[in-house]
Amino acid sequence: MDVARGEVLDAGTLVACRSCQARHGVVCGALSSSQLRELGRHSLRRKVDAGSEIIAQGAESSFYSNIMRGVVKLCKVMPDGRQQIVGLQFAPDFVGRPFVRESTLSAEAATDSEICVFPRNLLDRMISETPELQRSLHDQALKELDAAREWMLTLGRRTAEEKVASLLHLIATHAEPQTATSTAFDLPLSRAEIADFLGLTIETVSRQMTRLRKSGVIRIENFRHIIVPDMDELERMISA
Amino acid sequence: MDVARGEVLDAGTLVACRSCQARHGVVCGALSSSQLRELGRHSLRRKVDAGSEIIAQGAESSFYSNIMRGVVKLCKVMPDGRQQIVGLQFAPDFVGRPFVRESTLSAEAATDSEICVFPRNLLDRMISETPELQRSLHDQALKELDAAREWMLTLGRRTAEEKVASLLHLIATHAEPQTATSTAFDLPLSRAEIADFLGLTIETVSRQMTRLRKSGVIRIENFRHIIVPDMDELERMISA
DNA sequence: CGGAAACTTTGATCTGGATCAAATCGCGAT
DNA sequence: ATCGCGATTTGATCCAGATCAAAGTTTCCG
Repeated sequence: MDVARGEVLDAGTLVACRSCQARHGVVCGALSSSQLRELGRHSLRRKVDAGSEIIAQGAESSFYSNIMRGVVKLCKVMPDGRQQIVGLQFAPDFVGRPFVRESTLSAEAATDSEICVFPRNLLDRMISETPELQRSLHDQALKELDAAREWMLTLGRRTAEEKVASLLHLIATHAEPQTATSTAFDLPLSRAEIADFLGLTIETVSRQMTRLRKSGVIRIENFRHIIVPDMDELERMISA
Repeated sequence: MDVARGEVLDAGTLVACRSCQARHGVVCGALSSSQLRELGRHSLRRKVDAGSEIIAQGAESSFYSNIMRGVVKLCKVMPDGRQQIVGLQFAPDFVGRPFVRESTLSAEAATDSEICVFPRNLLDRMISETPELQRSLHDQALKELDAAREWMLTLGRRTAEEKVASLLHLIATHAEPQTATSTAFDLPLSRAEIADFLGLTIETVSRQMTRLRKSGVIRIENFRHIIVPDMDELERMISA
């Protein structure tokens, strides 16, 4: 990965970490203050534009990262170009695959994002020295596993309409500037990306979105901005 | 879970563990000999017939298990009965969801199996006391996560024929009594279970199996027994 | 053995979502 | 503003896989 040196903030001290989105996240929340200081000294904050790759499928990466801001999609692509998004990660998640050098998937910023990059070697050492960190990363892995299996049910057994409703529900519950009953949010994914997450085509996604709009389950403003007047209604559509 | 006391073997000593399939598995391979002895004292070997449940979806379980023999399927079922298999586990895998009491999926023996059951409390304590064990379970979780994501690609983007070929490849590479070139194995799943793993119907699975048979990629004896004359050929069908 | 239930295959038809093909929208650049 | 291009929607048609239906197979039990 190419790290933009010019974008280093004052990471040499705790100052940069103190106000950090990921300070109490999976990685940094499990470190002692001296470890945090050491990790901070070797970290680089980096801006990542929507669409640019953080880790390439099949490549070896010597970096891990924390997501500070934005949404990162995890993709698998087949030699013939077919493609499947296999996970979304939100701040302050950790991105990387401990214990294995080569990535079997790519990680790409879905929205303009900011990540905090640090060397694999350093974190690997900290993991082996810090049971609390191991435990914390184990816990994130298990949560991702639960999410992946839930999505397998969606991919294998839900209809197109249920799939789209499931996606909206997923985003709504993770990107959540919500009031008591109604919820509004910006989709971090284009229609094409939604299709790749749901195992559908763009056209089917679009049709199901308008179906949901016409039946009053959602309101759509500007393609990306969605309002869910009644979350229970949306949940009923998923029949989970 | 209801543990059949009558089927306890001589688990009070290392004797029972010494010849155990799972002795060097994820859990027991990471324990000190005194821990192994303690776990052994509180373990019960249990036979589980094909089709019977080990953990129920939505239930709290106070047990974990190791698979000694057989294949266990992890299922999710929807209120209306639609069902998806989200993972297969083979001996000597560990079965259970650390850190969370209630299971979001069911675990069921796919074949006649034997498992080694031990109390959640005890293992949870050992996990927190034994970084090596934490690491080992973390590692299994990450492998399951990789497998789940690989399967998401299969569910979302592969054709019915590719799906069936993927399943055969999965079984072949895990159940492996294989010679240099050709591989033979018994399917641990019925056609209905294969359908639930692949997000297809029984009929489509059956048709694709006969297609693969007619094209010479596989030979089928007795429904359950499959021979793959040329594994590379099978891999080519998956286009992965 | 025989007979029935369960599982699997095969056939006929239907349909949800894919594919092909235009519009239409929105947004950045001129 | 207006142009132009990519993203999205909408429409028409097609087809892979579902559904409906029936005929083998296998197993298991009396």
